[in-house]
Amino acid sequence: MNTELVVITGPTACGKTAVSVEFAKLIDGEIISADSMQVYKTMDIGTAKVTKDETQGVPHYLIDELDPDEEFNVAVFQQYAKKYIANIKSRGKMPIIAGGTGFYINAVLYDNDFAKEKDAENDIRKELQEYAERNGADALHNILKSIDPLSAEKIHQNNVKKVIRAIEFYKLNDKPISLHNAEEKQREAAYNAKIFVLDMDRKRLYERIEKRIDIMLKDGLLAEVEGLLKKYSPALVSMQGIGYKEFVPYFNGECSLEDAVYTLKANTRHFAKRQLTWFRHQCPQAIWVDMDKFDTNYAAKFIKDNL
RNA sequence: GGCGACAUAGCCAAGUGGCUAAGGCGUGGGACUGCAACUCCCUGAUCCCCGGUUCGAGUCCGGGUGUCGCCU
Repeated sequence: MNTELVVITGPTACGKTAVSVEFAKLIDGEIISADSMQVYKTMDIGTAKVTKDETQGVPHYLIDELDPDEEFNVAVFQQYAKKYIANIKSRGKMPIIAGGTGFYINAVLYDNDFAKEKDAENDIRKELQEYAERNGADALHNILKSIDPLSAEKIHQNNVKKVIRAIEFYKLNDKPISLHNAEEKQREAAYNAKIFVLDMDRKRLYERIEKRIDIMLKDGLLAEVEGLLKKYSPALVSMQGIGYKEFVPYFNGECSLEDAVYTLKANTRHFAKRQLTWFRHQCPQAIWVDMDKFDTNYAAKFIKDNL
């Protein structure tokens, strides 16, 4: 057993937090959160962030590290995560990545290259966005077709955001993103890692999701969102998080609270489903943990036994 | 018991005689390499049942069943 990094992931509300803490205690590990929203301070209830009590003294990183108006993305995550992994290892402890953002997890597992792009916080995106609005998604897609036919074939024309990214990449790097992606896919694993995906019966997972949201509401989710909206623009990436964006129309008097909660539950269910799709196809080496059969303690032991 | 309305996919719902029955939601599947809790794609019915009119019926007529409303 020469595992040097353990990943514990799975759909939202499947019990990742509890299992990862339990597992960390078992092997003297420290946890790096792979969650695009829990990094933000003051966004606690809606992100189902680990509470101080729940950490049981296990160190957690990438939680509460940024303000809601700071930018966080794969590249930033990767940088931080690599740093923390090295640090934890240097102290003889086991680094554990726990969280549900599969895209981020793979970025550190394969050490994908994001550095080439300078932060040319250019106007390219804005320009292309406007171009699409004015001339239609298909016109934008045609631009991509002319510079990178492979990507054009792969990215649906309605997926304006991804089409823009592909064009932007080409302009910034003078190289088609399809080529870049193909190269990145060839990468060897950067760590000797074991990845565990927690899963459970779909119906049960959905019940847990809805129940958890009801509890969030009792715990004061509304007040949390209202407070954040007073300080921050709803356009921020952080405010696009599930559990926050759904209440914007409610506070604007555009929908009832009941409607907002209904949408929130639906969005969370969809999110969980998307996560599962990702893990199924993007993490072929994953070991799946059936949480219908295991409780928290047993799951932690199971993970330990499978290192 | 009487009168009236309605009966289209899991739910909501267009359609009023004629191409292989809109759409929305949910569900399920999928994509994904600097916004990823993002963004996007795919996914279903012979129209309550029986009979009739018609070249042709979800769409008209009759009967049955069911639901809702009103009345006694």
